[in-house]
Amino acid sequence: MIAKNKVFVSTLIEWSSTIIRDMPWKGIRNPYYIWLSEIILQQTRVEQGRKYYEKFVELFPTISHLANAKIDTILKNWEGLGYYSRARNLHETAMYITKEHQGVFPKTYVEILNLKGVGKYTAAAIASFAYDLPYAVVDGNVIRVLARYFGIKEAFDTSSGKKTFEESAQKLLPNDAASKYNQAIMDFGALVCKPALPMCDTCPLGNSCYAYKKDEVNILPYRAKKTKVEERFFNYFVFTYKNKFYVQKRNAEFWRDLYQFYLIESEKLFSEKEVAKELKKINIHDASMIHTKDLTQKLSHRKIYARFFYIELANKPLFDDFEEISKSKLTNFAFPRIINLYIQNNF
DNA sequence: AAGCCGGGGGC
DNA sequence: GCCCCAGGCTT
Repeated sequence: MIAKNKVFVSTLIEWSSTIIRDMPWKGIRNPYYIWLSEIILQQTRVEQGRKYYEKFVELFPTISHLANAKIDTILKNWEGLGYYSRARNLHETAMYITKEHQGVFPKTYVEILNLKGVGKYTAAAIASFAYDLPYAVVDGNVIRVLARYFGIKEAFDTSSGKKTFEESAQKLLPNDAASKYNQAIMDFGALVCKPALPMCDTCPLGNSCYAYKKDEVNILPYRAKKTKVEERFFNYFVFTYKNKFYVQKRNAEFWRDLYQFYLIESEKLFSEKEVAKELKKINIHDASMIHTKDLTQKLSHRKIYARFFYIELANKPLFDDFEEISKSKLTNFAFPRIINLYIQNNF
């Protein structure tokens, strides 16, 4: 087993010197930029995160730039990336480090792990890439490579399964090459040992890979749970009066702190008659329906059915907690993807 | 331990 | 349609 481990590690490190996977944060030692990149990349493909990383480095070149920014500015630049609590935690942690640590990024694994929005993976990534500390990363790539190569059949999405993979990864880590090895195994998972259609024919680990020999590549790694999808029905009332629009900061379980139009959620999408009833309830009597538009969006565990009612008002509405803005100002606000799609196609 | 948090891309 | 992605937080 020790011999197999050594072959595994040395083969990966050797393989990594033969490939090119260019990423703007690769090889950087500045912990601020590494942290930024790792938060952006949580549950996010490298190709999706790349533009956001470049934008954030440009807009917030130091941690104090980020700390001094407004949360709405950060969210606007995070718009479209998803998991918006990452942006809030990023801001809070930037403020914390600026104030409590004089702007100096923590240098130990435990301190890094204690930062908001930083879990075991991200702490290991920062500790190894910035300081070459011997902590093994365990992300989706690592889980897949280890499960297949060593034939680990425990489900990874349970607490004991996570522990198994973490212990295995830590045991394999060469303490004198933490950064290089962590980078190598993730690159390998992304380029060779891919989730679908892995490149087993040309894989440098092929002749010692458990899954390849047993023909179990397509069933490893094991997952225990399936996510179930819940349907939700959102009726957006897009009120307009004298060329002004009304948006509100959302305070709900998801898309929190993004903006939205007047929203009523229901069991199924409203008909125009039901809209008229709702307008009466909020004391709007002189209104004309200009158009309605349906859109859907799939989230990880939800399907959103949205119907946009564009409603022209004869009188100025009296809303609490809404901002009155002109059409050209809409682009200053961070919206969920489905609202941006609506705006782009109908305004 | 289980459930929740977005959006995009591959097949 | 379903799965996965440089995961973490809350309950």
